Formats: sequence, structure tokens, C-alpha cells
Amino acid sequence: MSEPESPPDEAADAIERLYDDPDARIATLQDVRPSAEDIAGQATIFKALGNEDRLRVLDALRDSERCGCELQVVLDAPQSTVSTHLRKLKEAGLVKSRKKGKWSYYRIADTALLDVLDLARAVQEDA
Amino acid sequence: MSEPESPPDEAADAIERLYDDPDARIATLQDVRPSAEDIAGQATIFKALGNEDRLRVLDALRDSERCGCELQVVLDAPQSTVSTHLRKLKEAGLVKSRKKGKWSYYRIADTALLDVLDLARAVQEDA
DNA sequence: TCATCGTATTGTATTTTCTCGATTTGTTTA
DNA sequence: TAAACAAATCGAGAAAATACAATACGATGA
Repeated sequence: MSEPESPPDEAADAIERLYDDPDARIATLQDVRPSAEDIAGQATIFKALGNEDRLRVLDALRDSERCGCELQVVLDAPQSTVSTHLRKLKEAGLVKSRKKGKWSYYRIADTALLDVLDLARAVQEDA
Repeated sequence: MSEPESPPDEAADAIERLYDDPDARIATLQDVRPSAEDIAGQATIFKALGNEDRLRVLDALRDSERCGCELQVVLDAPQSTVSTHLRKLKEAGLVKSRKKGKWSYYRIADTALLDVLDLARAVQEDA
């Protein structure tokens, strides 16, 4: 009675059977993969982008900064909902904000983000 | 006793008070926004990208197609879990697959996706 | 100073997503 | 034909994300 193999080991066996040089094949799988921190950071960004309301906010911020009240109009949603979305965007580092009097103004943190959005649309259209 | 205003109307009032030309301001908010379908499609893509395991899969597919068993090794996760992630990537149009014998091979559907991933990393580093 | 205003936070109910064992499907091989 | 195999699907429980009313906060102005 041998130990039950853990999930990836069975798969490794399958690779053994499938390829002529399985070790080389597995080696390329382990080549210079991004660090766990990189992956986590990317995932945070994409999670923040994976919501229709937040995408609408970012689009509204393309041309200029906007105050919170304007973004409420854009989303047509309760103030607390909008504020929560904005916090999430801030936490992901996608927008920055400044406070003037009782108003908060939001803006895109990095114009590279706009490129990400545009490219994603291109990917979508190809699909 | 007037009707309670719906959420966005209060915000519209705030815009009235804040800006010299509120109507013009609101008009720019309504300018040529992306269609609901565009936004939904983008959100689908970003949701698919908003998961560390799926990002690792895409990274493994950068250089060449891979069979499912190889991707199991990459993720070190049960077969059904890996298969579910792959389905989600396919549904979002980010990967394609071909079947040969009992093996399924996955590949990046559109190289523009790699640009999205690289740009996102740049955004992350700026943040 | 007191009421009002724009915004942020909190608490909770709801919805969505994720995980993974079990089973099924389709293929190859003994 | 039966056994083994890779992969897909199903289903249930767990975890995460979302919506939003209620409330708190900080600034403004009467």
C-alpha cells in the first residue's frame, strides 16, 4: 500500500509519458516565473478592474479629475456604494485623490492604466 | 411632503453648487461613454485576470502551448480546480485550446493579452 | 453654535466566486 | 473488451466581493 500521490505528481507522471524529454519540459515550466509578490500585485489590479461600475468611473476620469458627487451621477448609485468603489480603486493604486474643503477629487494615478484599458478592449474585440 | 430624491439627484444638486457651469460639466460626464456591452466585455476579461492561479497559467503559456497536465504542475492544484480555471480563461476569450488524443493543449488566444499583462505590471510598479 | 453638506466608514444581508471530491466523457492501450 | 488515462463537468460547502442603509466625520456657512 503506497501513499496516495498528491495531485501534481500524477500530472508529472502524465508529462513523463507524453513528452520525449519530460525533464527538460518541466524545467521550462519552472523558468524565471514572476515572483509571488508580482503575481499578487497584478491580481489586485485586475480585481479592482473587474467590475463594471469601477470601469465606468475610470472612463469618467479619462479627461480630467472629478469630484465624488460627479461620479455618483455617472454610476447612478448610492453615495456609500460609490465611495466604496473609489476606495477599492485607491487601494489598488489606480486612482489618487485630493481633498479640497468638503470635496474629494479623484484622478487616474498613472496614464499607463489607460493603455491597459485600451488594450483590453482590443483583446475583447478579437475574441 | 415632497418625494425623497433618488441618489443621483442629490449628487446633481451638489454639482450645481460646486461648478460655475454645472450643465456643461454634467454634459462632459455623458460624452461618448463606452457602451454597456463594451464595459461588460472588459469586466469579463479583468475578472478572468483577477486571480493568481490564472495569472500563473497565462505566464506559463507565454512561450508555447501547454497540455493540461503541465498546467496542473504549474499550479500544484487538483485537476478539477485547474480545469475550472482553464474554462474561465476560455470563456473570457483569453486562451484557446485544441484536443489531440486524450490531451488538451492550451495557448494564448491573442498576443495583445501579453501586452496587457506587461503594462499592468508597469502600473503596479509605479503604484 | 448649529444646521447643512460632501464624504467616509461600518454593519449586515445578498450575490458571486472559488475549491475540490466525485463522477462522467472520450481516448488509448493491454 | 476491459482497464487505464487525461480531461470536463457537477454539486456542495467555504470564502470573497458587493450593495447599501445607517451612522460618523470634517468642513462650511447662516
